Amino acid sequence: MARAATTTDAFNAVAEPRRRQILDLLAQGERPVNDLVELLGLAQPQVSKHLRVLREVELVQVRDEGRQRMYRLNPEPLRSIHDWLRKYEQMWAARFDALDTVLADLKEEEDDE
Amino acid sequence: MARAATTTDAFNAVAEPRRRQILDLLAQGERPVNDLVELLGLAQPQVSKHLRVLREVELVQVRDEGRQRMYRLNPEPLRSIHDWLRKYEQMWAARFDALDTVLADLKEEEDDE
DNA sequence: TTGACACATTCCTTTATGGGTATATGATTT
DNA sequence: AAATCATATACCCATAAAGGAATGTGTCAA
Repeated sequence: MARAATTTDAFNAVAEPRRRQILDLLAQGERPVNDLVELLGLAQPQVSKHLRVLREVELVQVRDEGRQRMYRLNPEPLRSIHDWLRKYEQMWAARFDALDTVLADLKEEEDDE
Repeated sequence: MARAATTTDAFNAVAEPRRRQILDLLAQGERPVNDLVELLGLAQPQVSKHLRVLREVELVQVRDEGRQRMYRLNPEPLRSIHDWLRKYEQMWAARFDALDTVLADLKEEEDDE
């Protein structure tokens, strides 16, 4: 089997730095493709392809405006990532010694049995 | 060029659901490989390979204990993901998006007529 | 209608993935 | 020393990525 498609979910879509950049730009407001092309310094087809991925996982939405296509951010799918991360938030704030202590305690409990 | 290596950063490493599962399991405490093999229902080589990726991006650390290798979580690299997400946290809570979406939809309907 | 513009899609190439299977390495027990 | 256990690595396969280049599609202007 190969790696999961980039369009599988937000996790995969966002693993590509260029696509993160695009989202960052769209976070400031709606933009047509050519704007993104210039701002990213990428070729237009690559931008369109990245946008396709982002569309498929619904991280962006499009709206036709004349011959332009206005892309806007839809942050909702990012929530799934955030939700997964939530259980780790505490941990990196805690000192490692603290983690060690916790783990040591767990081990002692096991050994007592 | 091909897709970025899974070992490039936490974003790429964590895009694979199996690796997320492994981290979730290790969040509960240190574990030897065979534990993970059983819990995941995967073949041992695949687990070892996933662990290799996680090691390379420093999401896990290893410790030798007899003939076992105890893996433990190191949540630190997840922080970069969380940091990137932070600027979006506000957004999916806000109602503006919903309103904007509605307005955009209305506009498209108009255009269709 | 023709041409220019904005964007999307297709084809090509290189590279890496993840699972399967077999085998290597290293520590422990007998 | 040999057998065994725990884990890592190597090899094969099918798949798909991302960038480059070329071309297709739809819209507006002259």
